[in-house]
Amino acid sequence: MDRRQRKTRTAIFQAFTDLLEQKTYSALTVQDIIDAADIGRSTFYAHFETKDELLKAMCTEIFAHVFSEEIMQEAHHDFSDRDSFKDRLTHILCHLQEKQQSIRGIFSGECGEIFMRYFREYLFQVFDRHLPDDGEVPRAYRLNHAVSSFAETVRWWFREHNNAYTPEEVSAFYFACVPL
Amino acid sequence: MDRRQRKTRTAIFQAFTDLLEQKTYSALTVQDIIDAADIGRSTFYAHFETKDELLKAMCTEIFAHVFSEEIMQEAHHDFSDRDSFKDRLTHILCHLQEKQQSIRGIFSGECGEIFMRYFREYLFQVFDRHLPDDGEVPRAYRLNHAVSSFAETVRWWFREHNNAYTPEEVSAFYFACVPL
DNA sequence: TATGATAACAAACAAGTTGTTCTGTAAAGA
DNA sequence: TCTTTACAGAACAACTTGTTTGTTATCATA
Repeated sequence: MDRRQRKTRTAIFQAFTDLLEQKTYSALTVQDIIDAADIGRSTFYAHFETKDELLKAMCTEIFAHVFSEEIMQEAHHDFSDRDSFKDRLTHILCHLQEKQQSIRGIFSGECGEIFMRYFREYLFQVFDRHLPDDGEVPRAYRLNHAVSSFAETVRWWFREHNNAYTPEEVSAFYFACVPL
Repeated sequence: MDRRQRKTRTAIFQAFTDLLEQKTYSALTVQDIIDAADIGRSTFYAHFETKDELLKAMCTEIFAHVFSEEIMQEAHHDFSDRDSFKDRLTHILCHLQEKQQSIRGIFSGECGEIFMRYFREYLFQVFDRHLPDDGEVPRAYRLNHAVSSFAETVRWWFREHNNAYTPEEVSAFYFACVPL
């Protein structure tokens, strides 16, 4: 990728994350981003069609990092092992913690909802093939419950108690309330 | 309240819910609502300052209905009784089902997130004084988990399987996965 | 180093949205 | 009936969005 493109792209990302700590997503205009990134109007639209596309691109980039080992490990690990699954989730929490700076703004505003939606999509894939069969309650409900609970656990962790608990502790809380 | 005001207000609400089944919340303009409600521009702004205020007012009105008995019963019921708490939640599900028509549009779009946020606020109050103390896992986490799980249960119920399950069944699913 | 490709820029553009303000009209309520 | 008040309609400035144009700067590479 052209060095100029990279420079512009990161400038936009940086401006976007910075601004999200001051304004809400819907209150944020493309003009704001352009001004903060100090780029030309047409340049922005050469990179992203809309503000939503920008957010989507950011989420994709973040999750590519957060779930990178997930994707790598898929061929090697035994998913039916419960301890290894707990380790996987803890790993995801660690990666999220690393990206904490970039994520904080996205997470807190109303676009946290969009972030959560993407997050859940990834989690569904991770949880789907691990969830054991268990009569009585429909599988679709249990899958939704496990994924939602984990996603909300992360949101709670970041929002209220950012550095109060370690990934291992948070993971333990989750498994205490959602025994898989 | 003046009959004209009532008429206008309901016309706006109706137009709003109708339009939300066709467009997303952010794609929906005040002008769309004005046209659909067939009212003057200044009339809309005499009732609501912004589109967000309209959504907020709708949510408030819906929850006033959904939680009406909750508020009434507060003085009479014993909240520590687990069976009565299950009944309360089932009641809430019944009320939501009644309002299903008005809610469907709000629930599905991105403004479902705003709806969810208000919903969770009410639920926190309901759950807060029922949640038993239980060492190990922080109370704040368990409260968040119980509330989030219930809210997500409702979302799942409405989204994927609207009439596939009764309120009693859904309530049973919830208590099977989140034993209080 | 010279050169063709391409990304960035500034400026201007139309089209649409927002929220306000005005005047005249019609309906409500006492 | 008479006063009050909500509504309609129109016009308004300010802003946002997304596109287009011609120019300049930067890049990769021969």
